[in-house]
Amino acid sequence: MTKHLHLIPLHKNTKFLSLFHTNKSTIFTKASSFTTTTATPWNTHLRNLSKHGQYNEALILYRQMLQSGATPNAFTFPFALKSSASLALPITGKQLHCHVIKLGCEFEPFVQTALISMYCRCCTASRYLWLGMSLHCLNVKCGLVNDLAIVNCLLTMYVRCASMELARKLFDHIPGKGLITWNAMISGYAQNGLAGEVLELYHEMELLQVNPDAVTFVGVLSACANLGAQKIGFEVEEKIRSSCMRWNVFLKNALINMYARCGNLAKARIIFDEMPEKSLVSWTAIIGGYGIHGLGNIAVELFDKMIKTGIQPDGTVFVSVLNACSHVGLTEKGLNYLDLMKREYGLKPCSEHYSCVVDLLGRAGRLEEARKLIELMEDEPDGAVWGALLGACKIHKNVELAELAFNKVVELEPTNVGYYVLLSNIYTEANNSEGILRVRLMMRERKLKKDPGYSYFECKGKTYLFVAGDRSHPQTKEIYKLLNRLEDTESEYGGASKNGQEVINHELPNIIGVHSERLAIAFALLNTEIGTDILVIKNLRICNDCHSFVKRVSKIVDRLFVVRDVTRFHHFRNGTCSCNDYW
DNA sequence: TTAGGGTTAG
Repeated sequence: MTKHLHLIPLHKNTKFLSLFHTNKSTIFTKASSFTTTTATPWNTHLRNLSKHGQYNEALILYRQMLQSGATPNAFTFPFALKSSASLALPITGKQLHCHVIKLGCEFEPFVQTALISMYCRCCTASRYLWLGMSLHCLNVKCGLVNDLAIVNCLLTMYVRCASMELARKLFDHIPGKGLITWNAMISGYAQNGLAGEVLELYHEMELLQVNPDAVTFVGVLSACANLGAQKIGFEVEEKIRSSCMRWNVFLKNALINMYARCGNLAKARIIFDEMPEKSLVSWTAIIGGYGIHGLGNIAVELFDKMIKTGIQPDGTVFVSVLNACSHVGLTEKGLNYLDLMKREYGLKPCSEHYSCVVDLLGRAGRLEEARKLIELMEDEPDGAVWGALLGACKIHKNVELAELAFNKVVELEPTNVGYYVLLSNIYTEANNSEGILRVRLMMRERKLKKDPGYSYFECKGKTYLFVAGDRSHPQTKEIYKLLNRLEDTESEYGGASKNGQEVINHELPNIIGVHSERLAIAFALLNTEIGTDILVIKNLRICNDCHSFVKRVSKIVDRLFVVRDVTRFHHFRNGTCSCNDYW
């Protein structure tokens, strides 16, 4: 069902009736006090409402403006259009566009930026890129592209359509880039998961002595969170503190998220606790942080506290709490949350929620229930949902159901190599060589190759990256020596591997090596000080073999602390363990 | 008076 706020057609000049109320701030005079039919006071009012995020009220005011007989002008539409975009009301946006055309304001730069922004916010999917590109062409034809605001807006349009190459091309061709241009590109990279590019651009900005502002730092902190680059994040925090910049909720939330994702939950919690006014995003960031670090009980506790505080949850925070439940085995609690979100808050669970719940049931071994839940889904399940079931089949060695989930998932995501690797590993554990060959053949026919996975460890401000069997690090000798020692000791605990070498698949020659995780762990042990550093190994979303290795090593090395199911120490592409690189 | 911002799994 598409939502929209019905706007009175322009020709209807009905008697003015004020419905406008606000108790938010005294800056808003009551709309009912307007007896004028000139647009200016209405515009000022609209601008204030839009500036304070009161978009619904802004649209009501716009309707009242029409009813009063005032004629909107080029300064009215930007705020009305922004409101419809922020509320994701495309039909209202289209009605406003009609008004714009009727009043001949279409080619006013202010209106044009708002129109582009409105369309690309309401059609954010890449399939609407053509619409954005035609708007771009229109602006070129009308000679409006010399206006920096218009170009910035077009840049954001490409970003929202996830068309980063086109965005960068446009960015590189903008002659007098302003801070907003830089920010649009930096935020765009951050929003599209291109964290490395964010840091590169930020560095370039520093070299060109362009002064960053809060928006820049938000994008950079988000990138640090994704990379696990706590050191850079800390430097950004210091820079903000030493500057005269005022902290705002966006910055604090970005900081909480950065520390939480980097594993520094204590710091994240301090910032969160000290926030006088926490937004829903603040709660989501801290709950998500505890969740991914395997501290689901605290995540759940915080979620319940948030509800008691009177904060209205949204779909995103439910994803975080469901994920927290699944990682810590709070199956019933998670199922209750799914029910709560539908029943109490009228939120429709989407694919992300279902993939969490399938994961939740799957980890608990309730595979049949998970399958039934997928069948009951209102919308078509996406790859992530079937992928979660496939992952659960791997844990519980259910080949039959794995084949069903795999067939579904490759139909939806035929080029996602991770799923092929997962099924092949399920076949390997079941000694089903026919199955393994079948998957390999399928991959060869489809020309699919797995990207190498890697693990990294941040040490003294530098990030060290390892791929499987890596011998490029200057400390290689010491690393392998330590690994040998660890694994020799490990075998006393019943470990399977010997001498730092591991044969993953006996059928294939020359695919022997050491997993990247092991290299990173050995490197970390060599380069951190006993007594001062505790190594926290996070992310055991790795194969059973690597999982047991980490567990065994943690028994031997007292400063190795293992946390279940966390993501920041190791970084995997396609969500698979890098040991699959021996393919 | 227009353009840029934080949170979501595997």
